[in-house]
Formats: sequence, C-alpha cells, structure tokens
Amino acid sequence: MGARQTKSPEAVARKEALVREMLDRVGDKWTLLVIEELGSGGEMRFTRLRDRIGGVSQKMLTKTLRELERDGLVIRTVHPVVPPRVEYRLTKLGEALGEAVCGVWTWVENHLQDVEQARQVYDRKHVREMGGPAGEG
Amino acid sequence: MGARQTKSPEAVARKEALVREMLDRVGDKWTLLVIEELGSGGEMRFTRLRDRIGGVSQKMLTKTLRELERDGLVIRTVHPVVPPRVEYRLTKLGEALGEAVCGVWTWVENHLQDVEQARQVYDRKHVREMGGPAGEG
DNA sequence: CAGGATCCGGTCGGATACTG
DNA sequence: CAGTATCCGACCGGATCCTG
Repeated sequence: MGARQTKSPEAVARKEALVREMLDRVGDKWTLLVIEELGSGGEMRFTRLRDRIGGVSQKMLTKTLRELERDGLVIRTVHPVVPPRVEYRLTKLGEALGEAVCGVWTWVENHLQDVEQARQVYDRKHVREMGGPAGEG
Repeated sequence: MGARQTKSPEAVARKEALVREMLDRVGDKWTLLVIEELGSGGEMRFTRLRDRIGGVSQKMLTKTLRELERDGLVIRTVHPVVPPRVEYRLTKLGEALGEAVCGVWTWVENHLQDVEQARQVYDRKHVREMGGPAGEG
C-alpha cells in the first residue's frame, strides 16, 4: 500500500483527541486563571496563588496544578523546609500556550458586545416560552 | 484607544467572566467540532452534522447548537417543509472565533510531542503509587 | 503551609420515549 | 427529520477533616 508520509487515521484521531483535550483544559475555569497569574506574577507559592485567584478551592487548585505539571506547562518546586514551601512557575511551553490562548481572549474582548447583543436578541424571542412579559390578555 | 478609565470595575469583572465563559464554550467537546464542521463543510442539516461529528448525542448537539445560536455564532434556518429541514451555518462572528481558536489548535499540534513526552516523564514518577517497582533510592 | 481523603449535592450527558 | 421531555448514572467540585 502506498504508505508514503501519510499519517495513519489513528494518529490523526489521537491528535484531534489531544487537541480537544487541551482546548478543554485551557477552557477550564481555573486553568486559565492559573496560567494568567503565573504568567504575570511569575513564580509563586500555593497559598499566594490561591489568594490571588480567589474563589478556588484547595482541591481544585491542586488538581489544576497537577494537570498543568503533568502536561509540562508548569514546574513544581518543593523546598525541603518547614513549614513546607512549594513554588509554581510556568515553563516555556506554558508561556507559549498562554500566548496562544491570548488570541481567543482578544477575540472575546473585541466581540464582547456582539455576543451580548446576540444574546439579548435571542432571549427576546424565547421569553415567550416562560412566563411571558404579561403583555397579553 | 484614547478612552480614559470610563469602565467600572464591575464592567471589567463582567468582561472577564464572559471571557472565561467563552473560553469554556470553545473548550467544550462538541462546540469545537461543530465550528470545525460548519467552517469546512459550510451550511448543513442537523442529521448531517451529527453524522459527520460522530459520537455526539442528539441532546448535546441540539444544546450546543442552541448556545452557538444564542451567542450569534451560528444561524439556524428552518425550512417549512415536510419532512422538516433545518440548516445551520456559521455567522461572520462564528468564523472569526473559529480562526482565533485556530491559534490554540495550531499550538497544540506543534507541541503535541512536548506534552506527550512531559506526560510520560510525569507518569514515570507516579507509577509507584500503583503496582510499581519496590526499588527506590 | 501544602495537600491527601472523604462526604455529598449539583450538574452533565447518554438513552429512551414521544411529537409535529 | 428535528426536536422536546424524562429518567438516571457518572463525574465535578466544594466543604471538611486530618497529616507531615
């Protein structure tokens, strides 16, 4: 079979799966904020990070950081002191992703009004289903 | 932009919330695929879309399309015929978002290996938790 | 201070049945 | 064909307790 440089459909599928997974990752509520904070604030500790992000539970922050670490986007440094001191910082990879996400971020900022307006228009058409604006009788 | 600081902190907060929401949206498993399909395949019907995406339930496809429609990213056209014929296509806004997301998509494709390798390295260190080898310094 | 373990409510999402 | 309504299991994520 002409197996040239043609990638197997499986490889393509796995790539797409990973693409989806990463987009899912950056779309995650906390992941984004963590990347943002570490990107602008540089290396920082767990508690500091939790404080700056605000609203994130210890569980979710830990989970988020673990995933980022696993994907090579964040470096976790444990200082063998007491009390424990753990610092997190973005890797080059993490910074690059942050910049890529920036494009979407920018798009949203630029088209905020369009989206909000579209929603208002849409909602107008669908209020009828609910308890309507009482303009009927 | 010569705009002074006319924006209230509340407006900024709401903007950030919407940014997060949109990133969450594009990170959604099906949303991405729908945008991709409509972007490359142009206007198409519900069933066709479901068939091309594959693996999506009717419930989720409907929900995804509704959200995209509400945000003004997709146009839904109902043809009053029998059997029903409903077609979906991207708006200009939707196409623009698709392009913005493309940046992240590209990043992932370019750094696929880095992420996969990082994961392998990370996993090596954590296999110990499972039935890992007992040998450890 | 960092984070593992657990409980538990809320939401997500698939399968199914029904409609126009 | 396109979509709504419902049931229900799986997972998400917060609160809490405990440890080194």
